[in-house]
Amino acid sequence: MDAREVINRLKEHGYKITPQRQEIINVLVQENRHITVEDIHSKISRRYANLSMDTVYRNVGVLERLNVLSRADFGDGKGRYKLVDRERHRHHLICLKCGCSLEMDFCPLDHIDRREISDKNFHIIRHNFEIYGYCAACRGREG
Amino acid sequence: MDAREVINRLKEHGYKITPQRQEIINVLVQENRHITVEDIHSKISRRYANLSMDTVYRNVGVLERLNVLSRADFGDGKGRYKLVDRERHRHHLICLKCGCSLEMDFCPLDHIDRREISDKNFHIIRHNFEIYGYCAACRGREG
DNA sequence: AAATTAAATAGGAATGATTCCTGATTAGGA
DNA sequence: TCCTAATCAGGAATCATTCCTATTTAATTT
Repeated sequence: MDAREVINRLKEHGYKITPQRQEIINVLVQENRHITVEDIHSKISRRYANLSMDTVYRNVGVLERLNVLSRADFGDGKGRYKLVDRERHRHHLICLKCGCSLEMDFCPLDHIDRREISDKNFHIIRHNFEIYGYCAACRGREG
Repeated sequence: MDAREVINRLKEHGYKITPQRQEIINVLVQENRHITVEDIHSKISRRYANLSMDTVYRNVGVLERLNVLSRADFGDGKGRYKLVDRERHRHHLICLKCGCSLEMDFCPLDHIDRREISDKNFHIIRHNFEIYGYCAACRGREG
């Protein structure tokens, strides 16, 4: 997903396009991996002083609600965000060291026997699937 | 997993069995669903005053490191814990309302095309897969 | 282009989960 | 029973996130 698409999505839903919002989107587009709110804030702060964390949080929240941003939990208490891919939702191989993420074509819901769920009369709202480990570049220096 | 098994695991690893630890384990066994540290603490506090939150956190951490406890994120910033099952690891359907969890037999790693991962030279350490939604009992009162 | 206004912002305070610190207590082995 | 490392309680500290409020601004209307 590129910046233009994200901005269009915001406009469609009546959100204003502020410079801060654009900067945040730019960082997300450029990084294209799961990054923290802190990461976003510090990258922008280098050239754009006076950006409040609240603004980043607020915008990350907006983008998440518009389904252009997906959240992953590394288990350290910080949310990490990455723009979703264009076509369909994707799951990721996420590197515990550098934070890069590799897309998979695989979605478990395409493979699960639906009877597992319908038999239990369960109403699915959402699902998580992430694989964590070390990417090719980070293997070998895991210790 | 029952209380005895958990305690054996602790002993094997040289941990002492304190009354606080036993109470925490009892609650986890009795509830057998994903519950917060706060939940554990308040349940025990009713009959056992002066239990510090830190003690619950510390013990949850110990049990998690021993792989007898699994953590799930509902996305509200609180960790939720549940004893793992005996046989093999399981994934769950987790109710966003009551927190109950239903086991699935399905594990995505059994179905994924391994080439998706080996082609990328990725070293898997762990994975998450949870389905969130509403259980049979909670459907209908979702709003 | 100026006026208007709901939305968005900065900054700082507040919250809430989790961790850290310290001195006191205790489980379990000797 | 004694000893000691492990564990604990309580409270302070930390850290991510949210809330509050006065100010600014994007985008629409005149």
